[in-house]
Amino acid sequence: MSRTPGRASALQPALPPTLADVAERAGVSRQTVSNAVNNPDLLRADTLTRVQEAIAELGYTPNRAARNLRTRSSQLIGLRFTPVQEGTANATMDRFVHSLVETTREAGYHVLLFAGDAVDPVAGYQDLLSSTAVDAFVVTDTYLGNPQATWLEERRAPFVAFGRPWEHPEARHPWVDVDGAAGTELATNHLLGRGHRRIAWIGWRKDSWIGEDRRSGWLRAMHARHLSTTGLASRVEDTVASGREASSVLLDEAQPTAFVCASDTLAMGVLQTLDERGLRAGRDVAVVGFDDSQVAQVVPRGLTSVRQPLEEVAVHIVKALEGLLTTPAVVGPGVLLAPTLALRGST
Amino acid sequence: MSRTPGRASALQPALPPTLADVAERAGVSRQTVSNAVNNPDLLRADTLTRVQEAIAELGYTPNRAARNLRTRSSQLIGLRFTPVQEGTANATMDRFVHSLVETTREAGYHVLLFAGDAVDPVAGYQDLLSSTAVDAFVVTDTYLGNPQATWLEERRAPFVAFGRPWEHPEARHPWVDVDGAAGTELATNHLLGRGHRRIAWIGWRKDSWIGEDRRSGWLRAMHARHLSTTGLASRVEDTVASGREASSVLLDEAQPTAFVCASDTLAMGVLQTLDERGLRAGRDVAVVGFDDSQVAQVVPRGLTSVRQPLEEVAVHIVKALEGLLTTPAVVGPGVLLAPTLALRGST
DNA sequence: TGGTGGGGTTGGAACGATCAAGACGATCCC
DNA sequence: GGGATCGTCTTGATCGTTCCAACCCCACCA
Repeated sequence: MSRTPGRASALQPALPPTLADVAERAGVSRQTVSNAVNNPDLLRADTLTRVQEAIAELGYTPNRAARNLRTRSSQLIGLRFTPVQEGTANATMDRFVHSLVETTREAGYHVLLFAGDAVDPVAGYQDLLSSTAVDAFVVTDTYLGNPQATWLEERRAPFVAFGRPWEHPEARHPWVDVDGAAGTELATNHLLGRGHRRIAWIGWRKDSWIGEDRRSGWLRAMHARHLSTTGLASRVEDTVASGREASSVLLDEAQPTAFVCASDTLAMGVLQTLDERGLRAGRDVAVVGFDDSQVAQVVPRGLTSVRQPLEEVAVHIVKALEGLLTTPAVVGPGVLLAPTLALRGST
Repeated sequence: MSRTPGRASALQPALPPTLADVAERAGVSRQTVSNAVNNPDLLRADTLTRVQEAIAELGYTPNRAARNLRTRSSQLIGLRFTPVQEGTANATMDRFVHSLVETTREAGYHVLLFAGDAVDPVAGYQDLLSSTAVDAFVVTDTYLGNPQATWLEERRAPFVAFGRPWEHPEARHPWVDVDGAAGTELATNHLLGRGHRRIAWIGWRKDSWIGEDRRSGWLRAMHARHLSTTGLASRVEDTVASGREASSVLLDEAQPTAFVCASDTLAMGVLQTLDERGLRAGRDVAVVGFDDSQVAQVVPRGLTSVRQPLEEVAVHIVKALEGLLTTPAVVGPGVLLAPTLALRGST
C-alpha cells in the first residue's frame, strides 16, 4: 500500500496501523480481521491465532471514528455535570459520577461530560443528540421539573434517569432512584431505638418532591409509634443558615431531643446551633443528615447520615442503558433502591 | 436519493439529515454545504443564506463520527476521573472538573471521563490514545510519580498536566499549577497580621513534593519575621486522625496559638482536638486549611482555607491544549497561579 | 457423478464528512 | 486581446471500519 512510505517518514508522527495493514500482514482479507476482533468464533482456530499475532505485532487498535461512523454508535454516554454548590454539603454528584464511570467502563462505554446552559436546559442535550455524539444520556437533574426528560422522551432519545418522574408518573422511560422515605424512616427508627421520642424534622420547601418524600419517612416512623409530630417539622431552603435558624426555633418552641434532616447541609446548620448554645451533638441532642457527604465524615465527632447506594444506582442505570441500546422496545419498570445509615458521633 | 423512502417509513426512527440532503435542498454541492458550516466566508452571501435556510429547515447537524474520521480529531479531551477519598475533605477534583467542562465547551471540546486501572496506571490512556478516541489528555494525578506523563511524552501524545513535573524538571510538556507555597505564605502572613507568633505547621510526609512546597511557604513567612520554627512542624498522613494526633502533640509540647495545615482534612483534625479540649477555634486557637472544601465552608463558624483558582487553572489548561493541537511544535513554559485565602471563623 | 449445504473467507459498497484539485466565469492588467 | 488572478462552486477521492452478497471448498448424500 502507498501508506507505508509515508509512515516510514521520520518527521511525521507514525500513523496508527489499520485493518488493512493487519490483513496484509496476516495474509487475510480486511473482513476477516474485523471478524477476529468482533466475532472471533467465526474464524477457524489457526486463522484466528495468525490474525491475533499480526494484531499484536503491529499494535493495532480499531479506529473509533470509523467504527462509530459505520455502526452508528459511539459507545459514549452523555452526562450533564453539575458541580457541587458552594456553601452546601451536597456531595452526591461526585460519588455518582465515579460509580458511573467505573460501571460504564465494564460495559464498554465511556462517559462524556457536558456543561449545562443557564438559559436553555435542553441545549447541551440537543447538540450532542443531533450530532450523534453520544448513544444515550443519563439524566440526573430530574428534580427541576425535568424538561430534559420529557424533551428526550418526545425525541425518542435513549436515556435513563437517576430520579423518579415525580410530576409525570405516566412517563415511559427507565429510571433508577433511591428510596428517600426509607432512608429517613431508617434514621428515625434508629433515633427511636436510642430512646428519643421528640424527634424533629427539618426539610425543604413543599414544592420539592424529593423533600416531601424524605419527610414522609420520618412521618411514617413517628406515626408507627403513635408519636405526635405537631410543631416538630420545619420546611426551609437548603442552606446552612436556614438549618441553623430552623433548629434554633424548634429547640425553643418544641424541645426536641433529636433532629432528622433532609440534607447534610441542613444538619450542619443544626450542629452550628448546638455549638452556639454549648450543647453537644450526640450527647445532648442527636442529629442525622442525608447524603453522607465528606462533611458528615470529617466534622468533629462525625455526623450520622443516610447514605445513598450510588454504586448500586450506577449498576442499575448501566443495565437499563444496555437494555435500551440493544432492544429499544423493552422498557422495564423503575428501580427503587434502599439507602443505608452511616452511624457516627452525632447520634 | 434512495434514502428518502426509508426516512418516510413510520416505523423506523427518522435518520438525521446529511450533508447531501442539505445540498440537494439548497441546490448546491456537498462541499458548499460543508463550507457553509466550516468556512462561511468562502461563500457568496446569497448562497450562504440559501444553504443556511436549508440547514435550518432540515435541522441538520454535522455527524461527528464522519467528521472525526475525516479530520482525525474527536474534539474530546480525556480526563482520568479520580473520586474524592472517603473520610477526607479533599475536594479539588469536583470543582476542577466543572471548570474544565465549562472552559472546554467554550473552546468547542467535550470532556471524556475514564476510570483508572488499579494495577496499570497507563491502561486507560493507552486504550483511548491508540483508538484515537480523544485528541488530548488532561493529567491531574502527577503527584504519583507520574508514570502517565512520561509515558504520554514518550508517545508524543498531546497532553497538559495540572501539576508541576516535580521529579522531572527537564520534562518538555505544558503544565499548569497552583503555587502552594504562596498559599501557605498567605495564610501564615494572615495569622501573623492577627498577632500570632507561635504558628505551627501540620503537613504531609517528606516524600510529597506538594507537601514540601506548601511547607516552604509557612517556613518562608516565619523566617521573614525571624521567628523560630523549631518544634512547631509535624509531618503526617493526610487523614483527620493524623491531624488530630499531631495537633494534640504540638499543643502539649510547643504551645502554638495557630495552625497552618497542608489540607482541610488535617485542619479538621485540629478542630477535633480543639473540640475535645474545650478550646474555641478562632478565639483560643486559629486554624487554616488548604483547598477550601465544602467542609471548610459549612463547618460551624467556618474554616479559613487557601483556595485554589481552579477556574483559572482550567482556562490556562485549555489555552495550552489549543496551542498543542493547532501548532504541536510550540511548548510554552509552565504556568504557576496564585491561590487566595478564604477567610472564615477559624482565624 | 453431481447436486446440496454450510463453514470460512473474500471483494465491493456503504457510513457522512472533508481534502485536493479543478472548472467556470468575471475581473484585471499589460 | 490574451493571459493571469481571483472568487465561487463542483467533482472525485479518501478517512477506516462494518455490512452484504457472493464465493470457494469440502463433506455429504442420492
